Amino acid sequence: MLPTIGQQEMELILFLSDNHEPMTTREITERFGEPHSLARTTVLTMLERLRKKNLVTRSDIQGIHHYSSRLSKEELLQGMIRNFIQQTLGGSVSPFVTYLTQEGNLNKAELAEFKRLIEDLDNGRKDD
Amino acid sequence: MLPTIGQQEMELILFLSDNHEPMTTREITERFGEPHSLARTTVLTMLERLRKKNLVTRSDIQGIHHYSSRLSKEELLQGMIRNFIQQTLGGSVSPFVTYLTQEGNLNKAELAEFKRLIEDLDNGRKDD
DNA sequence: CTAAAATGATTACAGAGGTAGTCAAAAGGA
DNA sequence: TCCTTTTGACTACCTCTGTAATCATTTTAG
Repeated sequence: MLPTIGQQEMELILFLSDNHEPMTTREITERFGEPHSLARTTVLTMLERLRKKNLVTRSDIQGIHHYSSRLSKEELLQGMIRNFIQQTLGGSVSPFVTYLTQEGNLNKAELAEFKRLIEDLDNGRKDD
Repeated sequence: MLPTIGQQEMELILFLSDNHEPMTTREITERFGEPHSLARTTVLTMLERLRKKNLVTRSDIQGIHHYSSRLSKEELLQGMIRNFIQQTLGGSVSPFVTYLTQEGNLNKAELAEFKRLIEDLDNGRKDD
């Protein structure tokens, strides 16, 4: 299970994980902090908190900190979805299915994507 | 958009919404508070916070408060899913599809449910 | 080398949420 | 009617998150 993190922390680590390479505080401040109107020290604080939660690692290169996410964006998203389903939906994906059936929640492309994936799943599935 | 609520508040309002009828503080304390090892006043505090957020209403019947959820459980779940998709997945359901394709995240029954629903959706759909 | 800029650690503070104690008012019983 | 229970309002306190200022240290440009 992922540790609990706030909305802003989440956005930060998703940003980080989406930019692979370890980034310096400066880069993170410029590319994430400024667009979000966050002071440099705010970004620093968040990075340190994420580090305490073991979601972010830091390395010193020539005395400069470089931060990177321990998990890939995919892994993070999957973990968050898993948490959400557990905590909010009580472990069942059914409410989600219902959500998708509501008019307007799925566009044509997404519906097609779903169909394709369901079929693939169905075929590739081992009996269980 | 639903207001933000905490985990415990969420469980409480889902419990409430699942029990339709307006409930007295006493009932809520006995049927929700005690099983969750929460003091009576804790339940009260949560109810008042939910009321401030306009998620719960209160009526006085013979001087006794009766609380009920403004939204049905279905509406609540749908709203939470909508929030989650917006806030965490950036509005796209794709990561969710990916999640479902991961081995072990869907059992046979759920897969079947999905297939059925996707088909229904596909047929009943108006062109857009 | 010295002043300015960059970097980082520490501390702070407010709001939300989890949890509950205290106190007062109301209702019930003896 | 007087004491006990019930009910409810209010206050409190801690942690987490969002946000940032302050201060120290290091680096860099003149």
